[in-house]
Amino acid sequence: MVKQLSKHSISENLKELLSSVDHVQKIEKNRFLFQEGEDADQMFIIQSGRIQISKISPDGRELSLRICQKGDIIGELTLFTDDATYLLNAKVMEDAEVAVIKKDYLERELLTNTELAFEFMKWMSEHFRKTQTKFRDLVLHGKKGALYSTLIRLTNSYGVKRPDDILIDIVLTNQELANFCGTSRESVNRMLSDLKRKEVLEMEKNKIVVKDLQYLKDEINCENCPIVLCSID
Amino acid sequence: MVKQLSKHSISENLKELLSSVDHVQKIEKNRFLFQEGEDADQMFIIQSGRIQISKISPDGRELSLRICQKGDIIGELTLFTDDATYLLNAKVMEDAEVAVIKKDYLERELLTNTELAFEFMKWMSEHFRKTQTKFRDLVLHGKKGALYSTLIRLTNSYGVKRPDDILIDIVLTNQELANFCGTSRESVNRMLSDLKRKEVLEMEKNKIVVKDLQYLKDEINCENCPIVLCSID
DNA sequence: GTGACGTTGTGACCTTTATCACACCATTAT
DNA sequence: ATAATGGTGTGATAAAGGTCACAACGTCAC
Repeated sequence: MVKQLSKHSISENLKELLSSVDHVQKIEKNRFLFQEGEDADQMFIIQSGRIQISKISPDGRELSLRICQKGDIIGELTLFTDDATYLLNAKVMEDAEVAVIKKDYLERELLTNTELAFEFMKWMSEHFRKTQTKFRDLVLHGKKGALYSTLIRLTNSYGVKRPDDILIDIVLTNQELANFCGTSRESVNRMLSDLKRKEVLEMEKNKIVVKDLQYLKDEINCENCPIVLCSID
Repeated sequence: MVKQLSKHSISENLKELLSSVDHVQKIEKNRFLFQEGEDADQMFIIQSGRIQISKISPDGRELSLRICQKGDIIGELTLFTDDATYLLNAKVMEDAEVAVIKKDYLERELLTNTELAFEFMKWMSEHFRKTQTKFRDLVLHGKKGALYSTLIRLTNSYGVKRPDDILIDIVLTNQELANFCGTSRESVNRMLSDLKRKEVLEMEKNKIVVKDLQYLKDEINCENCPIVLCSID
């Protein structure tokens, strides 16, 4: 009865090839796996736990981009660039274990292992498309669109399908949601209240339950793009 | 005295390897090289002319993402994905010639030519970072931030340095600028008027001249990221 | 030249969103 | 049990941005 909706499309092949190497690192809640400005010489594959990727602007505002879990690849943005530092922060939301891949090791590996390179390019390509669609939703449909898009993505990535609704199985504060939308806590709160009044959502033990996903999709002209593109990870 | 500021960082190597194959296609102003929904089985390298990449939402609003010229690669978003259709539109702004690379040919090439694959991954990686920074500017600093960011990027990609200022050597209507910012023509017009009043900009023969680039950068907390990341192409 | 067309500039008005302020829970520590 | 903490819910108000309307200006075709 309880089933994860999300399906990760990146071939197991890639994960295995990458996971087999280097070491595994444990890191606990609220710590940063990496931060902006640090030397970007590692990539990570999450084994357990949850990690949030975000950008913090000089004036203290935070823009969250992804919430990642088992199987997701992070720290990838700076590959193949020499002077690279991380542009983003990776904050641990739940105690995590990550497989560490050194950048130079990976680059060597990619040069010699054609299949790996192919899988990797495929993954990059897909990840890029994901970012592109997120971009559009956030810019084109105002703050409401940003929130609805975020909710839909959360549903696809962390939704647990139940007979009459979908439980987003992750606890997020209004402020955290606001960070995904580039808006304020109060605005998110008001928009959520509104959605509850319209019976589109309800809360259950601090988690969001989506009762009418179609409503959210209709409001932002969702084109029903492949689920793999419409996710938060 | 007149000099392009922009430096394209993708290795000539990559361009040569790709340009050497398949055929060259001419296409005239206002036509589409490709449109959303079409089968995405080709990639292009621009030889001459200018092409704009944008997303059109069902309700008719347009979000522009890039303006590309000689040397830029477009149509790349759907590589390695089987069921892929283009997510974006490529509209010709000035009569153009493009080198056409068939997707399956490219994929075969990438599998056998390690060096090409490496260059290609490097390019993807960089392009991804570019999109990411654009994203942040547009979402985090309101419409004004979106416009300022767009102007800075235009300056980096199409700016011609002169003794006392920088000429953005491309004619754009207020509406076209608005499409880059996800805002309205009127808002752009007002913001531009404001910048003229502040002597940050001036117009010259329908083109924008930037007199005080630092003002724009300061307003959006520009971190002086590498120019290669902060461009419109 | 004249009209058609596309663009710019701007005022008026309205909607959306941000900000401030504060009451109201829960939960946890003492 | 009480206080401290961190989150939620909501009103009041202000700022930002969108929409409508229309005048003014160039350029081009004829």
